[in-house]
Amino acid sequence: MRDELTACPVETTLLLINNRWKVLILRELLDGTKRFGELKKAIGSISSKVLTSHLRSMEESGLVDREVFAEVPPHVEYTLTETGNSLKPILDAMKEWGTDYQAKINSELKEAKDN
Amino acid sequence: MRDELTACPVETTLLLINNRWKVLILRELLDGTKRFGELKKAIGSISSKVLTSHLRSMEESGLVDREVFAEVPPHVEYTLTETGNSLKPILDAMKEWGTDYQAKINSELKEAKDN
DNA sequence: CTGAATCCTGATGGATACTG
DNA sequence: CAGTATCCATCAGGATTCAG
Repeated sequence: MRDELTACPVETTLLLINNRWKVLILRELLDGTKRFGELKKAIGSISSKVLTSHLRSMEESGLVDREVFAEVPPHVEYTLTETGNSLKPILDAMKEWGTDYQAKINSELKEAKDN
Repeated sequence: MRDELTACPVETTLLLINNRWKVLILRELLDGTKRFGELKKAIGSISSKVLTSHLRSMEESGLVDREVFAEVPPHVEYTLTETGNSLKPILDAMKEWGTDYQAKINSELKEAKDN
């Protein structure tokens, strides 16, 4: 996993969304702009540190915009960029496939139980 | 990453292909049945151990079929199952997105250089 | 040829405490 | 509120060696 140059576009995509947390963040933000705290609460089991680091990484990749409001207490909003939003079809495809897959697994489990 | 129960289908999908190696294996096998050695050679920088473990995992997930020929020297073939093949649209979507993304990055780099 | 067994490493993520 | 700073445990993955 040492490549800066990822020849294959599939790998490039994977580098940006191969992570569970990134996908969860993506899913939340596809829903619209959210604040740091909202993200943390929505995702639930993520620590501040990890959330921050992934948001930073996604910002660097150009998927997410970070807007800081000069207020006390602090107020920071995260929004998907156009590039980030363009990942939606992939997420949707994954959702659809995952749904089918789960259904398949469940029916297999049921069959096994019936025998 | 402690969930056995992944409520979200997107996460389910991610569990199966969130890995660089798995995707590379997938890509090779989308091309048709391959032997262990062929996979190893095609992927290049993967160790036997890692290749084996991912193939096993994908077999368990029902993405890959493993066929052993009772010969000396050993001969083992790996083939995508129907379920495995059904991931192709996702891979394609990722490939397309990655291509666009790379193009975008490159054009940005070029702009930066022009200034 | 197709692995299995070991050992080792860095990186990732979780827990916790602290701050402007 | 939105992080940063530390420390620690885990684990995937690489190198190497051996085996049926």
